Amino acid sequence: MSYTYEFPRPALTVDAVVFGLDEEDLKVLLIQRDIEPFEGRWALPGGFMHMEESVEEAVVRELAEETGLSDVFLEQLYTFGKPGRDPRGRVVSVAFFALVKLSEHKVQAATDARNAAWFPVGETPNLAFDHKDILAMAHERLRGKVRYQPIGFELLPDKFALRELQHLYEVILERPLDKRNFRKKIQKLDVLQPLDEIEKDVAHRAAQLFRFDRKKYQRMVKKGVNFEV
Amino acid sequence: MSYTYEFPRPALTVDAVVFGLDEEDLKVLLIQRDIEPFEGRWALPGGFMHMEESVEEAVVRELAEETGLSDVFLEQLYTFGKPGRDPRGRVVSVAFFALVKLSEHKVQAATDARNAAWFPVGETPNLAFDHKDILAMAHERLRGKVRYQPIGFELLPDKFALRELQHLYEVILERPLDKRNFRKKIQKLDVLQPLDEIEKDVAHRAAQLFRFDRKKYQRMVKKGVNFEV
DNA sequence: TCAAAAGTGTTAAAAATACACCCATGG
DNA sequence: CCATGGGTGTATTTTTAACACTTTTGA
Repeated sequence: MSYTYEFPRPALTVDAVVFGLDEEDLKVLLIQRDIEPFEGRWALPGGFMHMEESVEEAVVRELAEETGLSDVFLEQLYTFGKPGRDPRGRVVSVAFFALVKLSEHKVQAATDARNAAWFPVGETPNLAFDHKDILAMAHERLRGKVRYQPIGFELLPDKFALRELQHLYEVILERPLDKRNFRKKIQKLDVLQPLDEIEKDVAHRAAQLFRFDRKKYQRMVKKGVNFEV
Repeated sequence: MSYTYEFPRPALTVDAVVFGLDEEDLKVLLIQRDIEPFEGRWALPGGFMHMEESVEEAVVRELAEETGLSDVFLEQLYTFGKPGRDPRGRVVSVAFFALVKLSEHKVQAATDARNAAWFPVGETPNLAFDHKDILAMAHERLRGKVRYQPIGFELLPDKFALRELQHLYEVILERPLDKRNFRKKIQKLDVLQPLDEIEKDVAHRAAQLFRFDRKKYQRMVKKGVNFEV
């Protein structure tokens, strides 16, 4: 079967830059290609769009197929469409950036048929296509966005200690933050719900655990308050 | 002649939300469709991508063809790809937002074969396709962006008075600004070059004219200073 | 008893805001 | 001579930044 059109059409793909955070640093999820072009090279997960799905649905499907991930935070990043970016011909790709709670997804990424692995952002191998540019833009966007939208919570477990939250910001913003000032600011935002629970199995005093309170945040946004760290 | 592919492909279009500013308010450039679907309806300028051009080149070409505009500030906005957004079939559109110096382009927009006109944002007619959504997102983006990037200058003539600049911010942010505080802030940013020239033909004291100094701004950005109004 | 992180306030500096009058110009 | 906007400074409040010690806990 084949499909015929009056005018030529580029192929449409989606790609996802999936970020995760662990104790050390910010990681990005890559898959190793098993077919040409760029066979054996590492690349962003992604693939061709189907006709009956939206771009968002396409990237959700590809993520599930290639990496086993589901239920991730997704946001459209940019559409890359320079002629020549794919050796197979004209391919336009809609790129997304995604954030996952690494702690709750550790296993899945490696269980798929394809080789998938987390790499520290900034220590990635040579990437296929223009995926290096896509990654760079996504990283930049994350850095910018985290400062005025609480998307960082998407990278943390549901219950977390303030230390973990501060560490998140330090890793993403690439600078140290003052503990007391950070806590003051976060508390004043009033988007954290303290839980009746403290850390377990830590080799030091156990910290109070918090949960991000989406409802409070939504109300805050409506009132026009703006989040800044 | 026709083109055949193994898998079906959506058509790819580009659309542009072109903003301009005049003495009263913020305007958006629309064209009246002369063919089905939505014949007679107003729509964003745009059209099908060609195979040998990048997405950016496509939107530049379409703008020139449909509205006579050239040399405008362009930035990618979002890619709209929900099935059903175009009655002709599956069409994915890469939307851009554009800023033009209305004062220097007033005539051209109306000279084209198609009917093109500036509408106050917020007083637009019923738009074709999902162009209402695209316009809303572009407007939102403009409001957000103008606060930390000096893209507003793209809407003003090369030489302008501080009153005009303040008016620009007031129109876009939809709130009044204090004259003295505004001037203090702008002057401290040090991106305005005072000219040896004052306004002409105004029915009041003529104001000092300024020019936006791109070089100073670039240097400022590199040093990591951030623009905020 | 040591190591590691939790938790907690104050002070100084900088930035943001509120606010009013005289001046120059053209009609 | 009037209407219109140009141009200018100060005082107050708010926000940000710098900074250190005691407590808790598990190993």
